[in-house]
Amino acid sequence: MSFLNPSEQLQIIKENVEEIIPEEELFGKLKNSFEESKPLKIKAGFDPTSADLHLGHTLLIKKLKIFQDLGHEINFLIGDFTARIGDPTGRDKTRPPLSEEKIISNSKTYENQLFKILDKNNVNILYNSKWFDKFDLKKLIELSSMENVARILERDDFKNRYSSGEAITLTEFLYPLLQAYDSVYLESDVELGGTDQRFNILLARQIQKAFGKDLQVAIFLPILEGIDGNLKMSKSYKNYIGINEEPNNIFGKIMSISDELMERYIEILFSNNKELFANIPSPLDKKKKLAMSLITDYHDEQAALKAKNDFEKTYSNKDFPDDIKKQVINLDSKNIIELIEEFTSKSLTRSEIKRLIKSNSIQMNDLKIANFDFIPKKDLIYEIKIGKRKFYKVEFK
RNA sequence: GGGGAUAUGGCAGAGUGGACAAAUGCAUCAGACUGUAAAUCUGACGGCGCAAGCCUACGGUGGUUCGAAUCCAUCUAUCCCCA
Repeated sequence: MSFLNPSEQLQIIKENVEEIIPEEELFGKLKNSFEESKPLKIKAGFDPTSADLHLGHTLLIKKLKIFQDLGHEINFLIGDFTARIGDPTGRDKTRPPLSEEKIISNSKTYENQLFKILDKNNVNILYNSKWFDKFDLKKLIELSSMENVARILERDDFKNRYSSGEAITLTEFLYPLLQAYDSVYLESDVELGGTDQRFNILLARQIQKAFGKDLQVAIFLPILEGIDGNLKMSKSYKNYIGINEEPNNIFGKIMSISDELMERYIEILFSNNKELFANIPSPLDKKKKLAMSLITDYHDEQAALKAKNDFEKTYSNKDFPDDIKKQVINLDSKNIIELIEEFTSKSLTRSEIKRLIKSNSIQMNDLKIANFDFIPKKDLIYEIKIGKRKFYKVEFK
């Protein structure tokens, strides 16, 4: 195992990091590890509340990769036990509880996504149910005595909920303590997390101390906004781009973000190769480049190219996409609304269809359907567009 | 255990007997424009009806009334205060 010297390592680690607390301690740890040729234990915790890892998670995973490349020990912690509580961080409501099966299946899908970024041979994947399942009441009480309510209530999220009369369950109070205990159990040297994890990660230092362990260093990474440009990227806000998503979808979602947000994404997601985007003056081209770079990272270059072509074809040239499956629909004596209902598999209500027709949004072979009397010709294949994003190819019999 | 408050459309949040399919904002969808599924502007936004209109809906049930999201009773859920 060959390490870079501590200051070189620190330099690399510091890139695109919001804050390291405390930095001197990290340097000290790197130095010891270098001298004793003993890797540091790096911890990052994930809540398996959803099955998909998204771009927001990749920030963290990429940083783990950096530690991995530096020769340290990566502990990827899946909070399957704590997911039953739900992390209250930043929440204004109690999270809905997750079923056990859901937690398990989500956890499983994490692993293969993870290895799109990390080298799979060098990662410990841990589930915290391993130690919490046999955590007894005595220990829980001991752990609980290490923190006081006033301090937890000082947190903004809890404070707001408390003063506005929203429920805070006792288990949510316990959550930070359990997360902290993970660090005790793992004897972690470094914990990575978003800046919103500040309280939880720093609490771990206090708890480690109470257990007589070495203290971990906290490294905080920036939080990525979701594609709405407003809230943090998260599956529960439906504003995420999953790394397992269809290339065309990723491309489309990126194209739909505001130009302003695009800059932010480049800044955060490509902090170490911003030069990729340096010489592109047109926001349009830049956005395409961003979309392609992401698809290249999580799929491959070919997929990226195809997604770009598809997009340009469909939206810029308004051509009909060529991979739409043809359906055959019986004409009978149905009216246009019934026919549309049929080939869209009832995904639209009749009222919606009528509204779309009235607003000139349905197009069949270059003809906009303007009234409800239109009857398609028999044996002709129609290319049908509803709005600009729904496509159907239908042969009427 | 005692007292009080609240419950509205995907979300937030008005409305406190008729003019309420329910203000407004966000989200969503569409149209125009464009450099884009950006921005901006416009429109739509419960269901059924080509329309008049009808049906369903303001936590559940039952009632008062010509008429209820609105009043009463009761149930349920959530929150607050006191213990």
